[in-house]
Amino acid sequence: MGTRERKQREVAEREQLFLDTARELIREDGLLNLAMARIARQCDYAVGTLYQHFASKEDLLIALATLNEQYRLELFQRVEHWQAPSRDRMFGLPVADMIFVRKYPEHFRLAQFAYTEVVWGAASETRRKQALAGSRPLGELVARIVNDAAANGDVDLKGLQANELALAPWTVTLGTHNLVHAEGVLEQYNMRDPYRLMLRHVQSMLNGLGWKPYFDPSDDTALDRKIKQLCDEVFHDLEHD
Amino acid sequence: MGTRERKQREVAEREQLFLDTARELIREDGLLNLAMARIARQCDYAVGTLYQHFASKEDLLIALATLNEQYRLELFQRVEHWQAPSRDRMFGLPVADMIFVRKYPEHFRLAQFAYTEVVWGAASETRRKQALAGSRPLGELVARIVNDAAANGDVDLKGLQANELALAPWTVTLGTHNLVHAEGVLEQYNMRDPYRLMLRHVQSMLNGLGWKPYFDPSDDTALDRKIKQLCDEVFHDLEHD
DNA sequence: TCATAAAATGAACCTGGTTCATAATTTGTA
DNA sequence: TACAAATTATGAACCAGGTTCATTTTATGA
Repeated sequence: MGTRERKQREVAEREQLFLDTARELIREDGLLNLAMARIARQCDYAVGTLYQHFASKEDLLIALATLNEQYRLELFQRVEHWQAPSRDRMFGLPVADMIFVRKYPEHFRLAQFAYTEVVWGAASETRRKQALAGSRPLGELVARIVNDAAANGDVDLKGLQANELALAPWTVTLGTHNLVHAEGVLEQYNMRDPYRLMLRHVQSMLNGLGWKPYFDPSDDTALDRKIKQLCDEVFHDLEHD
Repeated sequence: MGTRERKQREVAEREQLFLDTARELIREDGLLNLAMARIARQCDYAVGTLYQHFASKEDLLIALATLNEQYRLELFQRVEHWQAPSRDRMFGLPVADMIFVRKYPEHFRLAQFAYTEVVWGAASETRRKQALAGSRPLGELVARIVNDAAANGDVDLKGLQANELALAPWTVTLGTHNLVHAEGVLEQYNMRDPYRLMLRHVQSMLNGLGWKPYFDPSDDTALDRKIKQLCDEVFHDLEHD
């Protein structure tokens, strides 16, 4: 019976519309000014309809964070399937993240906020399950790259689990996003191009972890080449600046 | 004339009381549930009085973030004045941060939120100036340690500014705080003791930056010794767990 | 002791999250 | 196609919390 399926698809599409609109409104007016009524109006629906999709504002925020992560996962998957040395694939992840935040600049702030006990707790059980289920593949993907490298002899885990080792470059990336999106903080220290700096520091991090082959982080042209290669071979269809 | 001074001191003390109470309420009920009326009631003052100190809720949040940073600076200053090799002083900063978040677990979340355009913009001009002025010494302090190391031959800046190099361990620390305070995220990857992992990764990072002397991050007892030394010699009066 | 200024107060106003009785629409059946 | 039942959409109404400001209280100084 196609009617039911069509119905379901319409509902799913509307949910996507609501979330896309919410994301847009957050970008424009900030998380604090996000108003359920405005999301609904913007989409030409009544508030009540919005509440048929999301149990509360918090529920919507978790849903949005989960949806964003979905897109991030897609970028990571491209990197995983890229035919390249383990170190280059590992380096590809922060590059993917860089492209990701360009598209969803509010994501990490939102995520951090959404996983607060209060927000997390106010979301529906279903929504929370969905959020956790959505984030699992991402961790597994990264672990696969690390384990692959370990099997190859490119890196020595030295007693760490794959995820524990992966945490190192992951924190560099996450920390950078945080600082970049904190109005006025990096400006104060007059730093130029924090994202380029991030990629350089990730390379230093991988060196520090003993991930082979060694890469000279101060070699600007080599770094440019690596980035360009990723853009050409993995992210060719996504616009950069 | 002592009356005026006493008056000023009383006002300052009350402001501190309001901020301490706000911090406490945020810890208990989350940022989302922070209510101006509740802060006032808790302190046995009327809302109007609270608004004599803070132009708005956002203004209060910026003030709180600034106050917290003040305490962080104090911990950093202890590390700076510690008589130890540059690498140990650099390593002392993440350790200080670890102690800092134990006392103010909501700080980094708050800070990230407070520096959002919308919140930042809603604070009073005075408050913003105060916030920026308060954060400058922190950056300068870190830069002094890096430059000192460079002068000593402990590290080669390789074309970076001191702050740009310091960004590397700083992002590791910040990123870790983010993940630790994101409900359920690290649990999902069953990681134990993320802060210990953070310190290990900071050591790897410093190795990757070529900061001498080399430290073996997988040497657990050596890491323990370093941490213990800091706790004994720098943070002796602060309780740890 | 009293007039004036400064500070504190909290009821009242307004915005935005949430609910739910009502209206509109869809579905299934004759 | 017509109609009843079920499902879905609607937005006015309710409530919570940020903010204001007329009024009250307290402090100051002659």
